[in-house]
Amino acid sequence: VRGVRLSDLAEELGLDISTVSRALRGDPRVKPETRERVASRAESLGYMPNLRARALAEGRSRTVWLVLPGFEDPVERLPASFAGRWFFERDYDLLLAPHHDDPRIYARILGRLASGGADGAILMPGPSARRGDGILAERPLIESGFPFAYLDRSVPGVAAPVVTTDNAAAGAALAAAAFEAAAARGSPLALAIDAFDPGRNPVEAARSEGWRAGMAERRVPVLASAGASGDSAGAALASAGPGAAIAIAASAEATIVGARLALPSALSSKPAFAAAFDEWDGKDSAFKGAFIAIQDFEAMANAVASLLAEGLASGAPLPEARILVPILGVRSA
Amino acid sequence: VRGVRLSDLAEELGLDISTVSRALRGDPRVKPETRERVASRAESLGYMPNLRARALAEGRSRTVWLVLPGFEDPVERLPASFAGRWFFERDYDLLLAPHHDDPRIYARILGRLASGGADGAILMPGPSARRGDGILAERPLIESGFPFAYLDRSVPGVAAPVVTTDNAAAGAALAAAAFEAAAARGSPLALAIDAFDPGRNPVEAARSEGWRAGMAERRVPVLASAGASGDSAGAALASAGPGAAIAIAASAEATIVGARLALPSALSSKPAFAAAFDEWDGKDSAFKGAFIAIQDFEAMANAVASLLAEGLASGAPLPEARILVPILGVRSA
DNA sequence: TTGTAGGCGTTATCAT
DNA sequence: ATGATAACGCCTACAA
Repeated sequence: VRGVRLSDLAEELGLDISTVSRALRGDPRVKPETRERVASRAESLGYMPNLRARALAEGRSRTVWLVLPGFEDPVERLPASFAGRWFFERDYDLLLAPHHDDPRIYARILGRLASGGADGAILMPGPSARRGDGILAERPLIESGFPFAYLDRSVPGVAAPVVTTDNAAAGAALAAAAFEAAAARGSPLALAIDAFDPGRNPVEAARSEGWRAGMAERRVPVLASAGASGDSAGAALASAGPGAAIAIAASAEATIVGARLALPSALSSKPAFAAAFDEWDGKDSAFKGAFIAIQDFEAMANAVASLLAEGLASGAPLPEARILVPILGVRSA
Repeated sequence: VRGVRLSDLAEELGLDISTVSRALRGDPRVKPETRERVASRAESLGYMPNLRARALAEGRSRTVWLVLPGFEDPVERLPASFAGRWFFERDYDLLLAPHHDDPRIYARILGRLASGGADGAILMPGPSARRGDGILAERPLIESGFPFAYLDRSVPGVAAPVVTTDNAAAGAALAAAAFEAAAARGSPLALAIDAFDPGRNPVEAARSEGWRAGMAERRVPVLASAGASGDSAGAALASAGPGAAIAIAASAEATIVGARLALPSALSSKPAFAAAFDEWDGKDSAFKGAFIAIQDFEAMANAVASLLAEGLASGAPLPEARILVPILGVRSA
């Protein structure tokens, strides 16, 4: 199954292999006539360049990998699509390498990268890679100066650019939206529940922080989901009117519903507002209203992609920047 | 950013490059002692093989691409995961190349493949690639004898193995389940609606066929979704008892709901059963029951993967087989 | 057990 | 405008 090579073409045409090479890649130094001759013969023989040889000779493959956990979450699927198109327009191939949060797979993918599997990479490590236990899978990349950037999450201690949603601002925006809607509907917020999981990753932490800050600014007491037991919550509600409502925030709908169910009944029976990210189905919930922060996946994808591409073009090491992308807005449902 | 090469190691150790090469790849001909020496020096220098050079020399890259439309559907996400693990275990890399059903992207991906981007590929063409208008993107693959197999769908006229769910059997199984449940609940089926879209692709066609055959076997009249107008449907229902029910089948829930709404009111007000594939949410529907055919994505993934891997190992052209994978079963909801 | 040398298919740097 | 030739880094008969 050996294909047609440059040398085959050269022989057929009575030209030197180097001339053929130049002709095919549009080098202005070849006579238009020969260029034409070469092109048509190449076409008729079905010549296809050998990318492996080209990559070896050029030292690059015009290929970028996006290393991600899987495709469950919108933040995993959508940036992948946008970035894919972005690179396609610029004549790069973006390939996806899912690691399923399996440290062995993650490590092997990064090893392949360091060995020249691609010119650059966008990394979305899973929880296990970020725990910092065991060895750092990123080491081979770092040591070889391989160009990569993190998207949405990052591994603490690794000096590489990170592109994330401005999650703190998003949390605050949700707080503002929930607060105002509750007031407008005659059931002002007496208590906010923070059902984010700050220990899990920086994304959760920033959202939690923003939500709490936004509520604090409006003098609404905030309790962690786990700590919402009788006394403190009771006090907050006692000082509120009979129509007082609560607001629960978390990244995903399921978490919010679960947190509400886990509340003491004095709380779970109160009118409630929900604040979530990206998706809200609302099918099995009885909330007075829901507010959904919509992440700008296209902007995120464009940001990492251009950051990385610039590094590839210039050959300079990527700046250790932290880029915060604003959300598109808060949708209400 | 140039890395350590075999020749660097060889020089350091006072050995020949070929000995180092053999040592690192565990060739039994090297003295255990030197093997050890080489290994430790390679480790300390942080040697990583250059995959581009290796790929060129060996004529293969131990890399397979899965070319798919995107990640909306379970049939796109799940086989990708399973196949990824399958190849990982066998020391192959499975990379995903989404084409978003854009013919230009699809064609370029296949071009890259034919140029040696990977050793083999699993293809899930989108609707536009299967329409057969314009040029056949698969041509470069076919002409170069590149090993590839289709998953779930295929392009008519291309001689390559295809792995699909046994959709006709699945359609029949759904018919059986719906028929029996309806009878058991005292509202026997008087009419079945076929809301599949046979013209769209072979998958839809096979499901439609199975559903119709299953219903025909049980003497239940079947109407196409579009053609369920007054007269014929009325006749079918007139001869049935007052508690008679209808059953609507399609691939996705949304299609079923839409088809029901489009029915003449004499029909849409009847008690209805639903038959779908893979997912059933049931949130905004008022069906008496739903039956969901669960595809065996793991078996599908394993089937294509092993088919392809065998071809890669043997070097023989892939057999033009059509492999039908049974569904896992019918779930009721 | 180790060394030698040619090849994998292109690109790029020289000359001519 | 074209040709010769050396990289690119690794693999692998074949020789020693």
